[in-house]
Amino acid sequence: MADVMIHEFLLGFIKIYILQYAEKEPVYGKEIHDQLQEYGYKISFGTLYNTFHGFEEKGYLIHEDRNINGKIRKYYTLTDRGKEAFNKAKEKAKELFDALYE
Amino acid sequence: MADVMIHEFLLGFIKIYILQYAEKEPVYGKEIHDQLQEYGYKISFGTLYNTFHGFEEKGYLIHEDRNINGKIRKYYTLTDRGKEAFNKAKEKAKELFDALYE
DNA sequence: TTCTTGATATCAATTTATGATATCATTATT
DNA sequence: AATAATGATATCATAAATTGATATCAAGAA
Repeated sequence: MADVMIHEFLLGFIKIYILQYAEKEPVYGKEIHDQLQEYGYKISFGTLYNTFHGFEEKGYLIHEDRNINGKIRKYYTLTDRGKEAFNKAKEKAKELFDALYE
Repeated sequence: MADVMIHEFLLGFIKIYILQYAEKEPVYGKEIHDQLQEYGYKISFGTLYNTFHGFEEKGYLIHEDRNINGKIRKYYTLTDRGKEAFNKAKEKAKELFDALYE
């Protein structure tokens, strides 16, 4: 059941979390995938990379290629525009969250 | 932009909120639709009623018909199974939420 | 009976998610 | 200088979820 719930309830939240991560420090796809998995959240690579691309198209993220041990990684960083979107999402999420715990 | 963000980030959260509402007191579709709209969250009737039906199929909600001013309303109430799902979702959401505000 | 009203249901079209597979860029191996 | 190996990203056909306009419903009023 836990799996189903992620799809149904938590995917949007995971996306906010991606923005937040990218605010703290540059993040790449595989890293966040594995990290989320470790904590019991599943997001497919298809959805994940598509999410990164979508965020970049919307101007929320930009990436730079880094060569790590001879492998290319795309490190994504939050833009100002992304920060704005993130803050709004966070705020709205908090509203709903507070309603949940009031 | 606010609209887009609801779709992208908050829809799952709204679904948790529906469960929570149904725990406090019986809720019907139009009511929660209008209430959410008032607070700036939009969910289409298609998605909303489909969500109610899905939750009922999964055994999270049951409904009873009530005649209010000559109009039928379907009041949905949280079941024990639904309570279980709600608590898990809430817990997972809190984890992610705390990560957002840590 | 027919109209109105508040609400729920439907469904074709669109959008989003999945995950298996392909591809990429670099280093190591032969 | 090919070729294999590796870690990561990209693709894309299929599947699932969302939309919203429209249809339907049930009951009271005209």
